[in-house]
Order: sequence, then C-alpha cells, then structure tokens
Amino acid sequence: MAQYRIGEFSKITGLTVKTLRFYDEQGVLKPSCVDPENGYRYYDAELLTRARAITLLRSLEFSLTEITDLLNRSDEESFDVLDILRNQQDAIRLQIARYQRIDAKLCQLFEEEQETRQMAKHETFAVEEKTVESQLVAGIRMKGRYSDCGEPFARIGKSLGRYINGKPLLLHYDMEYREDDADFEACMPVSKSIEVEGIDIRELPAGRCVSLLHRGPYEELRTSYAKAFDYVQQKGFEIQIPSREVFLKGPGMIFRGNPKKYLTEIQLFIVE
Amino acid sequence: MAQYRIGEFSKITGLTVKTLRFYDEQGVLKPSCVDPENGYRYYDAELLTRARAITLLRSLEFSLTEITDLLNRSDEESFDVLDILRNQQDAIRLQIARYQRIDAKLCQLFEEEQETRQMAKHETFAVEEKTVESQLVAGIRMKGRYSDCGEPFARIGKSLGRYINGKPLLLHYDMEYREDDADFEACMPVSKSIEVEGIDIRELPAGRCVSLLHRGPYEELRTSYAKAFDYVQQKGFEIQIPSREVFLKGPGMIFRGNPKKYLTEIQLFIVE
DNA sequence: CATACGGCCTCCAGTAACGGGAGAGTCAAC
DNA sequence: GTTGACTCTCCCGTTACTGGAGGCCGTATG
Repeated sequence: MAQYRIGEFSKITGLTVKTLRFYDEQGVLKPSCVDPENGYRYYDAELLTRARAITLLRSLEFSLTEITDLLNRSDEESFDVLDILRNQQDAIRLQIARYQRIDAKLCQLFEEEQETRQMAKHETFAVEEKTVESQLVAGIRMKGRYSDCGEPFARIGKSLGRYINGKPLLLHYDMEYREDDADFEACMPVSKSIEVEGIDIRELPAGRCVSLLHRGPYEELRTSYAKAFDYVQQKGFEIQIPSREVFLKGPGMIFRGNPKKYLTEIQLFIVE
Repeated sequence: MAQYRIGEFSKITGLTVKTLRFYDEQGVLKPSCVDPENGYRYYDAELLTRARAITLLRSLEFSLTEITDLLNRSDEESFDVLDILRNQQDAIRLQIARYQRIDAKLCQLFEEEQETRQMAKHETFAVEEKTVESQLVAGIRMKGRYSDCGEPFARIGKSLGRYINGKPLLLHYDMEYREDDADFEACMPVSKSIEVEGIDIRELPAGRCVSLLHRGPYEELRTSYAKAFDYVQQKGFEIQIPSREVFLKGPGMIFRGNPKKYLTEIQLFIVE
C-alpha cells in the first residue's frame, strides 16, 4: 500500500500542507497513520478519494463540520444525497438572491446619482415656476435649530428605511427664514404607509410653486431664499406655509461630499 | 446639542451597543466625546448621519476599512461616488456569478444522481447486448491490485477535474478476472484533450458489447462476471480486450455510500 | 565529518465583524 | 441603603485557513 508523506499528498490533492494539517486537527481528513517517533503524517491512496470528496464539497460551499458529518453518515440507510444537494442549493440560492438585492440597490443609487448630476450641470440657477406632484411622506415635526434635523431624519430612516423612495425634505412652518427656534418638519418620501410612534405619515399635497436650485453649503441658503422671495414679491404671489426645501445632494445622502457641491431646491408654494 | 448615551444611540441607529463599541475601536464611528472619568461614550445628532451612511454601506457589503476610507475621503476633490459604486457592483456581480456556478454544479450533480437512481430501480439485472458510443477519456494504466485504483483516479481528477463529464471506468487488459497483479487502466471521460504528464488522453472506440449491471460491493463482482461470460460462451461470441467496468455509483463519486447499493456496469466487447 | 538544505513537526498569532459573558463601576429611583 | 438598569474593559469564540518562529530528521555536499 502506497503511503504518501504530507508533501506528496499535498501535491496530488492540491490541498496545501497547512490545510492538510488543519483538516487532521479538525477530524475531517485524518492521515492513515502517524509515526509516533517524529509525528510525521502518512496518507494512503484510499484517502485520496476522501480528499477529492472534501475538495468537491468545499467548492459547493459546505462547511467543514457539514462535510465531516456527511462523510461519516454517508453509509447510513437514511442518508439521502438528493436531500442534501437540495438543501445546499436552497442555501446557495438565498445567497444569490441576497447579492442580487445588493446589486439592484447599487443600480438604484447609481441612477439617482446620475440624475442629480444632470440637474447640477448648470453654472447658475434661475428662479422658475413649476408644478409638484403629491407624494406620500413620513415626517417628524420639531422646533429648534436646523442643524438638529439629523436626528429626526435618522429616526425616520431607521423605522422606514426600507420604504424610502426619494430625496429628504424639510418643511418650514415659519413665514421667514429663521436660524434658531425654527418650526420645521423633517420628511422622507416613502412608498408605504406604516404606523410608527412619533412619525406622521401623510400625503403631501400637489401644487404650484416657485422653485430655485441652490448649490453650496447650507449657510449660504439665505441668499437663495432672498432671490426666491424677491421673485415672489415681484410677481405679487401669496405664499403658503409650509415651504419646502429638498436636499437633492447633501451630507445626509451617503457621503459628506464637498459642501460646495451640495444641491438644495427651495420650493415656495403659491396660493391660487 | 443633544448628546446620546450609547444605549439610546443604539436604539436610534439600530446598531447594537457591541457594534458601536467595536466601531469606536476601529475608528469607523467615534463618539463625539468620552467622559474621561468613567469612560462613557456620548454621541451627538451629527453622528446619526454618519451611522446611517455606515449602515447603508455595510448593507452594500463594503468592508469597515473601505467605509472608513470612503467617509474620510468623501470631501476630496477627486472623490467620485459613481466610480466607487461601479467597483462595488463589479465585486458583487463576481459573487453572484460564483454562486451561480455553484448552483449549476449542484443542479448537475442532482440530475446525475437521479439518472443513476432510475437505472438502479430494477431488482435484478439481466445480461443484455448494447451499442456504446465512442468517448474521449483520460487514462492511467498500471499493474497491481484493483484496490489501488484510487490514486490514478485522483491524479486524473486533480489535473482534469474541470473537464470530467461522465462516470469513471476501469479498462481490464487481462482476459480473465484477476485479483492481484492485474493489468488495468483507470479512465475518466473528459470534454477536452489536455496534455498532462503521465496521463493518456484518447478516444475510446464505439462498439457492441455484452452488458450487465451489478449491484453491491466490488467483492461480489466475480459472480456477475461469471454470468456475463456464461452468456458470451452460450452465444459463441469472441471477446475483445480491454473489457470495461463503469462505476455508475460507488465510493469514488462523492460519498462512500452504502456498498450494497453500489452500481457497476460490466461491458464485454464483441469482436464483429 | 560538519554543515546546509529541504521537509516535517508544534505552537502561536492574525484574519472580518462582530456576539457572549465576566467582573466591576455608575446612575437614578425607591 | 439598595435595587436594577446601564456602562465600562477585557477576553474568548466564530470560519477556514495563512504565515511565521523555533526545532527535529534525513540526506547530499564540501
């Protein structure tokens, strides 16, 4: 009977010496005998089959414990290969589905990013009038400083993250732009209405508005607001509260990004 | 500025306390301040955004080191989200492809197993005559005992495992059934001819043969051989060497299985 | 004969992203 | 004063290995 030393056995099976020692320790593939003098491992030809089976099963993503178990039970009466293959296939397909969901998510993010880039192409932005569709949003209203809006956004994201399908927005319930003690509502467009404590889910009405894109950090928003309000006054429009501020691109998205590139849309709704 | 303790922050973000401490240690998400007296971590609302981003990126299978790096570089000029998303998508699609290959392999094994089961359905087997197609095989010829055939099979499997597309077979170059010092060749059907040292790849000719299925351990093969030779003599056929032995189901496949269920086909080729 | 080299051994550490648990300090309420 | 909830640090375990240190064994070469 041919006896191989670990190095030769490694070359034949394609398993590294380290791996073979590890398999020995784990009981998956024990050498046929071990020299008690120097501890050398010796493998015989019979073990090649087992090694092949292990390699195959590993390539099918079975764990070592599963493999050990399967190989030990494989001569039992109740042992059914088809069952095992089916189970493993189920597990593998779950993985495929998981990765496909990730892929879809990446696609979506990719498209969104491209869209906002398209919008941000212009050098400067002009005030314009436009009509906005109604949309379902989840909102948390609060008083305080705008910089505190991170928390309500995070709360919404936590509870309804799965259903968010648009850019975050802020509703301003004050007539003018205020720094401290403002009355505002952090909103996220959602696809589904789910009751959550402390979050108000409702349909935001459609309407006609004066819109202005603003590029740059939020500290400079005031100048854009001034431009928008100028336009409103010039046209003699009457403005409705709340006004909206849509964060097309900002720190709340994925990356902090460059504040000079932040993109925000101011929407002042017209009473008709 | 609202300061959250780790427990509250955990509830808001959905990250466990353990995870938050781990993120702190890894530098992915450091608390805004740490009480030097008691070591308590305090998180402020600003970090909620970062936590959200981390959760999102984790769900897209970015590693923590990647995330740290991305979040740190995200305000640089050269930072391009689209690039990053594309790269990650490539990585994810590799995973999908990998799992799909595994899935296909499982399907294949599944079908093969079902086929042999179909063949093994009968209680007893009768000698029959049939025509066998030609097939490309990789073989290693040797002299010795049949029980030593594990090694050549393993060697073929190691070099050509990717191209194996059928059941292993043994060619017998002796005129009668021998135990020791037999002259035989271990063969594997392969889909591609690749030159490998010590392995002979060639087309096995088609031909008409006397075939008999044998169920049970190899030690009992002799009785089946006797039956087949009886038939040959009765018909007055002349037999060609080598004869073939196809292992439809045996220990060399995946699992050792139950020797009582081993299935072997004896093929004695007729000189026409 | 000494030594260098390759092969083998054991033991330890590290990987990724946490989870579990021990043992101890902290804080507010009752 | 005490209870219970919360927090801290430190260490171990997970999976399937890989890498390295330090040392034994057998053979080939100077």
